Amino acid sequence: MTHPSDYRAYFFKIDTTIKKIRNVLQKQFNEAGFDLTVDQWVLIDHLYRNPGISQNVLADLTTKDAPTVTRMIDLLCKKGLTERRMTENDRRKFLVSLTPEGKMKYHEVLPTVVEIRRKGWGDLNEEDYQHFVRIMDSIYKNFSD
Amino acid sequence: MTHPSDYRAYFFKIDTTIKKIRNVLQKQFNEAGFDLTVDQWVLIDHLYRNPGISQNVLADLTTKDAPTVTRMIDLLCKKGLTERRMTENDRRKFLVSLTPEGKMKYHEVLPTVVEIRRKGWGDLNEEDYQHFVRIMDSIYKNFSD
DNA sequence: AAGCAATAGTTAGTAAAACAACTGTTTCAG
DNA sequence: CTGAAACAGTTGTTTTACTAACTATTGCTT
Repeated sequence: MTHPSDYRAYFFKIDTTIKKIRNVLQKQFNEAGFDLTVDQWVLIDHLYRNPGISQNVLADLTTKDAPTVTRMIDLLCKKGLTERRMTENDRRKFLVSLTPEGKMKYHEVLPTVVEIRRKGWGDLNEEDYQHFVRIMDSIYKNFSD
Repeated sequence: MTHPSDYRAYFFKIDTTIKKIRNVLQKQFNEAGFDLTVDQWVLIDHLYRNPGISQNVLADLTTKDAPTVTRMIDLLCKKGLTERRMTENDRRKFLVSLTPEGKMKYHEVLPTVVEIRRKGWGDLNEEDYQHFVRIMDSIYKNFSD
């Protein structure tokens, strides 16, 4: 048998696991009073590492689509955490980056996130990680053809 | 080293993989003209296997919360695919089940879903599946404590 | 240089997700 | 039996997701 008997299971496993992680993260954020959603955090994380990228690139990095990114950046700008700057060479594009408050927010939230990542991975080891990556990448690739 | 060097990776891997699966499913649904979202399909799948369950149980099975299920059932009822029946012993509860049209929809959609599950799992084998389940369950459990 | 396709971003509409606050019903304890 | 707690479901609000349709800009092609 090359396939698990119940094909439904892998979709549900992935789905419930990611929901669990998101729920735990969000609850920690709320308790800590960070005033951020998990998706907003992910955006901030990417912006910290890649300051001045366009919204399109940001959409790619987060696997979100353009309208979603537009609205999320709108929100983050309203919160004073990000800013859009015009480019000189291409007037269609914005360069998005964190404001000083945005960077402060990043440093404020990061330790909590790191701790939660650590907790989630628990006692799983490097070998597990390699299995994990291989299987996930394989599923992803199977769907990309 | 008991932990992967980049803890960010496992969250992103899971997140992008489930999004990919959902996207592929949704596109197939749209192309086939099923007029269903992936989440609606999941609900229908559970209702086919467990006819006459309450909305609460449905929420548990799908790891959604009660208001979300209320609204989704509203939608599916409007489409004529599900129905609510009152119970005699407990007037708080509804028994939710598929209408004949709902059951037809299930049989209409199932072959496509089965084919996509198969495609996604590809050449991964039973051993991979056991690794997969063990790692996912472990992450889930680590977050449940 | 003019016309057209491609690109960056926005707007609008619907679906879903989480939380809080609420109605109505049942259960159970005093 | 009565009042409080627990339970099932609904409503309201905010955020995210996807699609489609749209504006504005850029680049290519002929």
